[in-house]
This record gives sequence, structure tokens and C-alpha cells, in this order.
Amino acid sequence: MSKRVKIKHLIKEGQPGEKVTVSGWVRTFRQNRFISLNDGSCLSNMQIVVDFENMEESIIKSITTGAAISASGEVVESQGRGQRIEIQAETIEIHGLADPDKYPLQAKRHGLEFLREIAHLRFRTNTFGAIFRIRHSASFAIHKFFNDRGFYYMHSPILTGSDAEGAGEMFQVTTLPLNDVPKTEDGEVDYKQDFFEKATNLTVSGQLEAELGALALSEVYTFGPTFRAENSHTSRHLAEFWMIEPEVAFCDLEDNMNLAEDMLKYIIQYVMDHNREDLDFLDNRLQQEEKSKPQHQRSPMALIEKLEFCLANDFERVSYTEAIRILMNSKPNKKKKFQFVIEEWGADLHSEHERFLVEKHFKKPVILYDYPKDIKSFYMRLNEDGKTVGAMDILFPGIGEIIGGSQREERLDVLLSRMKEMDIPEEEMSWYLDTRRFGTCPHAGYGLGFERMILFVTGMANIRDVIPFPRYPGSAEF
RNA sequence: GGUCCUUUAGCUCAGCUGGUUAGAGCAUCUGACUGUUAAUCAGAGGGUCCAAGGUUCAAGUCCUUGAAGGACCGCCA
Repeated sequence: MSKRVKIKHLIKEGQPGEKVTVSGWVRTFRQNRFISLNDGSCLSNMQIVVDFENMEESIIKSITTGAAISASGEVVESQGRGQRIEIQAETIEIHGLADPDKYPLQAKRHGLEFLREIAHLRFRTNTFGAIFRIRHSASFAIHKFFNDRGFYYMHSPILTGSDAEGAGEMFQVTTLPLNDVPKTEDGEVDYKQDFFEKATNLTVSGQLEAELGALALSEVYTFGPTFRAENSHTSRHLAEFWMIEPEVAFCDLEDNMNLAEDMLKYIIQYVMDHNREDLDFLDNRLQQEEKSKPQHQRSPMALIEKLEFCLANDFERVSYTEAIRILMNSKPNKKKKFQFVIEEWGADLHSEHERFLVEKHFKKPVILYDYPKDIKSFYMRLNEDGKTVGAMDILFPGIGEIIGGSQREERLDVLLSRMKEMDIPEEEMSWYLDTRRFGTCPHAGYGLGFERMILFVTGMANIRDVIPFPRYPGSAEF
């Protein structure tokens, strides 16, 4: 096995006359002669030509879709069209059989919902191979982007004793026996007897901890799993998802927007440069799918076209106030076509409004900023007008909110009064407030939902199909 | 948490207004062919029509309840 060559390398570099060994999983075996072998290194398969007259019959019988094999032989120029080279097999070693009566994957297209039920095997399809190679690339690109700019990768805790992050419902973590929970005298759960001697949860955000890091290391980012126990039934929410949260000292909202836009474009460019074959495949797959849809439901741009457009154009930066003006003057608002008609400044924007701005009005990614303080979190910096905070959301076509961020409130007195307004207990946040007591400075950051980014780059429709083992209400299989 | 949709062969689906023995393509198996690449040709096997109850002379088809899956809304990334 030491001489094994990856198919990706062979396709690029392989020369006729070389003796090679390739290992992988059989996709199809045609005419007892042609094996299409995939090893996951790239989308393309290597064609192995078998001389079945001179091959043991038990081996020929074992070459079925899904079987794991190694093939050794000489690289030759392919006589057929469709590939530059192929391998003339001299020996074939069978590592693992796949009973064709029971193996659920066939050389045909399966529905995504069926594949979700066999998520442990869906890696072996072209579509999911492409998605997870792209997911890897995007993940690597994010580390490279921040590393090249002098950011430090900071590991924020996954188990947290802080319950004031305010980003959503939390999963409780405990070692207390659920069928016999110890109680205090007044009938409350006695967390003193729990593992951490206090109530703990899975993190919903690493932001507050990242702020602590940024106020010493200047520029940090987190990239880790995040957990929200929201009962969300949509195609863009997960109970366990990966989030990227950069936090930058001496940075205002505009710097923050610039960083976010640069990062998103960098990721897209990186994937375009390194995963072209996978993108072409997904693009093609999507176009086939579009053909079966009625005209008005078809997307205006193909996948790669959409990514290129995104790279070539500045994101539209619009203040909340301006967005409200546009929405109030819009046709659907005037004709009361919106489910929630915008009546006045201060209204919360629903996804129908965001979609109108992104998909109908501007037709490109939009950054909305300076939201009313009443609809945003306590840590966002109060603007001079006293009414708005330095928040920004980046909205992508077809996805909605992909990034949420803000300049943080660095002034202790303002932060304390905001916390009081919003009933955030001061005692529990003293560690956070210390950064404002000692050497506070302007700083800003944001959170990127990694799976939403992958959704956009792959053109997939459901977030459950861009993470290997999705977690959502009622589902924690595998 | 709310609204709506779907469930028929291993997979993707058709099945009209309720009416004989429930169909197709792909996959599988057998045979033919052997430079194919979604191979082709011939044949075969494969069904708890999601479940339970009801209406009816008659239910895959209509009704009720439940289950599973999905879409959208709210919450957000």
C-alpha cells in the first residue's frame, strides 16, 4: 500500500508507462471490463481496465458498486473518450465487499432527503464528496485569511458557566442524575452538587470571551462549534453549527464591515481557485434541477456566475434608517403584500423585508447597519443619536443573515446603564466588565455562520446537507 | 411554537371521477455482447400502497387520528 497514488495526483501528473497502485471505492463496473474508481481525492474517477478473461472469477464477482479495492498496473493512454489516461490492471486486491443487494447507493441520482437518512454513506456520492471538499477548503481559507492578517486563533470554551450571552436557548450540561435531582431547602436545583458546582451550558457564542482576548492580543478569532436549543424548523438553522467570530481592538464599525466583506470574498475566491471541479459539478447539478422548476422559481444566476458576481461587486451598505425608507416606499409594503407591513421607524425587519432588499431591490449582498437599540443586544455600542447602535448584519441572496456583528460598547457607564435597561445581572458579568474598567478601548467583531457560508458557496438549499452529521430538533442520528 | 405539503418496489416517481390481477424508469439477478463511460439488448425476481380506525357493494384513491419526512414563518448565524 506504500506505493499508493492518489487519483487526483494521477489525473494531473500520471504518464503512460508508469506502474502505479490506486485504492478506493468502486463507483461502477461496466461490461466486466471498466471500473470507475473514486478515492475521494477529487470528483473524477480513475478508469481501471480489467482483462476479465485472465482474472480470477471470484475477484471479478467481488468488484461491485461500493466495494473497496486496490488496483495495480500500468498507466496507459485511454482508448476511449472521457479520460486522458487509465490503468491497465495487472492485479486487483479486494479489501471490502459491498453486497449489491444491500448496498443502498446506486450509480444513479438519489434524493437528498434519502441520502440524509444514510448520512454515514452519503460521503460516497459525487454531490457530498464535492460539498465536503469545499467545506474543508473554506475552513482552511478562513484560517489562512486571519493568520495572514496577524490574527490569533483563540479557543473559546465550549462548556460555559455564563448564561448571559443572550444569543438563544441553551443546552444544559450536568452530571446530576435526572431522575433524582438534588434540591436546596427552597426547592431549587442544587447546582452546588453538580460537576462544576454551578449551572453550566453549551456555548451559544464565543464572542464575550473573544473580546477578552482581543483586549490584549489586539486581533483574535474563534472558529468552533456552537449550540442553540431553539426549536427552529427551517432549512437554515442547526442546533449544532460552527461559527467564526473575529474580534478586533481599535476597530470601529466601518473597519468591521470592511473586514467582513474582505473575508467573505477571500473565502469565495479561495474555493473558486481550489475547488473548481467540485463547483462545476454542483453548478451543473443545480442547472439540471432548475430545469424541472417553473420559470418564475428559477434563480436568475447559475452558481459560479453568482460567486463571480459576488466577487466583482461591492456589497451594498445601507443604514437601517435608509432601509426602512426604501421598504416603506416599496410596492409590497404599499399594497400590503408583506405579512408584516412596515409602519414606522423602529420596526424589526422580518425575513420577507430582508429578502426584498437583497433579492429584489439591490440584487446583491447587503450590509445593514445602525439598528435601533431596542431591537439589538446590550453589548452593542450606542451611537451619538442615542437611538441606534453600531450593529451590522450582512444579508446574502437566498440565505438571509450570514453575518451579525457590531462595534462593542467600550464605555463602562454606558454599558452598565444598557445592562440595567435590559435586565442583565451585573454581578455575573464582572469578568466582562473588567475589560471596561481596565484599559478599555474601541473594538468590534462579528459572527459568521460557517454552514450558511457553505450553503451559499455550494448552492445547496438545506443547511442539513452541508454538515456531515446535522443536529436539529428531534434528530441526533449517527 | 405556528401554517401548509408529502408518504405507492432498493431508489426516483405515475396511478384520472372510488371499480378486475397496482405500473414505469433506474438498481438487482440470469443470459447475450465486449473499448465502455448514465453502455446496449433479452428475460426474471421484487409491494404491509406509512399505521390504526371509519365511510362504501367496492378504498392506493374519500374521512378521522397518529407517525415519519419536507417547505415556510417566528428565533438567529
